[in-house]
Amino acid sequence: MSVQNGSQRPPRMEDVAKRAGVAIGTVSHVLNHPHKVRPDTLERVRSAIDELGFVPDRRARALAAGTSSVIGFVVVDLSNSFFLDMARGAEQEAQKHGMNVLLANSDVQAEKELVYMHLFDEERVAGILLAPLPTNADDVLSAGRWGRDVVVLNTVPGETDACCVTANNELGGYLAARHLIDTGRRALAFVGGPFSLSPVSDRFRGVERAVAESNGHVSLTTIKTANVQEVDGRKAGRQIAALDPGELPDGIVAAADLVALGIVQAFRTDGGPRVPADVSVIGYDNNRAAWDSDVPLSTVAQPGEEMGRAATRLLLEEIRSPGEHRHQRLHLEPTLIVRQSSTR
Amino acid sequence: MSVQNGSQRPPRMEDVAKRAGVAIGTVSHVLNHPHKVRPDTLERVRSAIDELGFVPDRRARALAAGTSSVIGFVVVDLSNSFFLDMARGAEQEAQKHGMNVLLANSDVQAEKELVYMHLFDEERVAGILLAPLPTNADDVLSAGRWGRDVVVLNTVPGETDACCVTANNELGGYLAARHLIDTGRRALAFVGGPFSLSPVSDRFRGVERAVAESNGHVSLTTIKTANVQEVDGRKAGRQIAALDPGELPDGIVAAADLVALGIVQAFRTDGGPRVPADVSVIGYDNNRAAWDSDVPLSTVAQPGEEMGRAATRLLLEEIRSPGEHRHQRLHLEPTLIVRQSSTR
DNA sequence: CACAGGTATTGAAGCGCTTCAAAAAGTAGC
DNA sequence: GCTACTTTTTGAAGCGCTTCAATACCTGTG
Repeated sequence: MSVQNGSQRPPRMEDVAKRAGVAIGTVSHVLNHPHKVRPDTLERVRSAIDELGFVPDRRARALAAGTSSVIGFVVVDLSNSFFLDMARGAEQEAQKHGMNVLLANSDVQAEKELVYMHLFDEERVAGILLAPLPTNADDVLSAGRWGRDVVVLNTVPGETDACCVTANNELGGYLAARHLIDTGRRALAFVGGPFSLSPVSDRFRGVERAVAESNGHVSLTTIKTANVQEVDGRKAGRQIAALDPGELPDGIVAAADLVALGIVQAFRTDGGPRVPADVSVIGYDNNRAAWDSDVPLSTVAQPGEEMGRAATRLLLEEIRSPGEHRHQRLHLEPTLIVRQSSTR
Repeated sequence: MSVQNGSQRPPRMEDVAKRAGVAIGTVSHVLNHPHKVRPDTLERVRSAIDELGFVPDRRARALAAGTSSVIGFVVVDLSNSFFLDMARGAEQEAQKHGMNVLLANSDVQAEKELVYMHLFDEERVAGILLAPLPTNADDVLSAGRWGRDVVVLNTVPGETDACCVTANNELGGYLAARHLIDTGRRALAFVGGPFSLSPVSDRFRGVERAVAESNGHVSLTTIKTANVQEVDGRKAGRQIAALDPGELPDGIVAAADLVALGIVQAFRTDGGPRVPADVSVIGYDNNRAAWDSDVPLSTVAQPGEEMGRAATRLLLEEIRSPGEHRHQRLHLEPTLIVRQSSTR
């Protein structure tokens, strides 16, 4: 069991074969097609493996067999739980198929993204999942043509042909606004920014659509923020609290939970409208901080795990039938989660 | 540049050699010891590599050379930024030495921890960094004796002999309390829990030590919470706010930033003491949410990146000089960060 | 111009495994 | 006991690279 290693080097298949009194090919069969080996031989080889503490060398296996069982996942920002959810989903799906997922954190650096893509390529992983810097997707994909199958998450590659899986932010915005309208709100405000971030502008478009559907019965104002952190929300909250009573919105869609949290906090501190009595507030992301905040926050949950699973399914399909595989663009739907902040 | 792949298979060194009109060994030299190759040959081979889009196979290289340039990092919980910091640090240090770090998220599951340790072992990575389930460290390390060098982070392995790098939580608690005392606070309260978590109880011990040093001039009360989330903090905050004015603490050490945030919020909402005028509050972790919260929170920053770097240094040293390496136990120091919540 | 002492290049052996055609061992039927 | 199969086992070839001893190619000298 334990590797005593009387000799220096770790045991190889040859050692196992010798000890079990079989040929090297038989040991290989025990590892890969145990059902083709006679039970007593199987037993003998397995004991030998245990006794020697033999650990097969994956590099050699992969090299000889021309296959790999690891999937590489290059993640733009692991500190964002959305991406970590994707990783979880990917792993679940991979595991079902006997594969493993290894993560590389590119940490929002284009350069590291390239380094890791190259690393996985050289490692001849079975396939690569890539959640890229949005600005960078095509560069990464085209640079070198990698040779490995790649599925892109959270970004639609422009020119390059590849499967991709994205979240429908427009729909998320729509769902959020729709929910407020359905519960009787008529003066909506959207808070978020910068609009150059496509998730933000997509969510805004969804809100617009919901408002447009109301045929003029619902108004919409926009409050742009520099970013989507709590501090931005607080600032916007103070701004809103300072409005003339007649101009106060009665429903606020924030581009992110942190922003919503900031708004609620500002209202409370600076004597703004009460949540949810005077105004409903809904965020986006289903941030952990949102579900046990003081006033539990309604929100739109991103389909992170789902995206990871879907991407992995696509990747495996592509790997397995390179011939007939047609690239797909999946657009997954977020989920509305209603909590106290929008329940009057 | 791009892989046209007239033939099916990706180009190998042999193809490059043929195209450049050199022997296969020369191509290898170009990759590994370019200075030993005549400039014109170098140039010729490099063009051939580019033209064919040759990407060397790391598995084969590693197998032949008997070395690897990847370090595996098995992380117990990537959603905790402390561990992500370690990963960042590890990567920085690894990069300096031409190595790469691949992450595996065990997601607080003992089983997955084992799976990934085994995976890295079979992959014959150069070494393994392990931030384990605290309860599980020895099992993982002993099961199989892995054969690879392992450095443990954030946990001290019991029986098993290995390097480890931990954070000094006791000191962190001491620094926090000391800071409050130094700024004139005399009635301290520690808020946190559960005490079965060694980081919590260690921090508490540090607070006790600082108080003890004051020779009775400082009092300490303890408010136990179920967990270290914001909601726990809010609950504790309300509890404190409800105390008789004479019993109010004037300095609060929270076991985590989220707890501190909850306390501050509760005070504000429920008309508790003002922060920092009436009471100083200090948290722990240097959580992002803490540094741009409404009242910027003083805190104790964990040496996450530092731990990752140190662990990687130890690992590389162990890999490089297996003979003379002596296992070490590093205990790194946290840093006090003073912001508004403790500045009166 | 031949020769010693570099410097470059060569290619066969081997890293630890999988595969696959061929050989050996079983099994059944008569 | 022999034939005709079927199931197991065998081991050489090869996966794509690094290495290293051997060879070829350069200088610069005497």
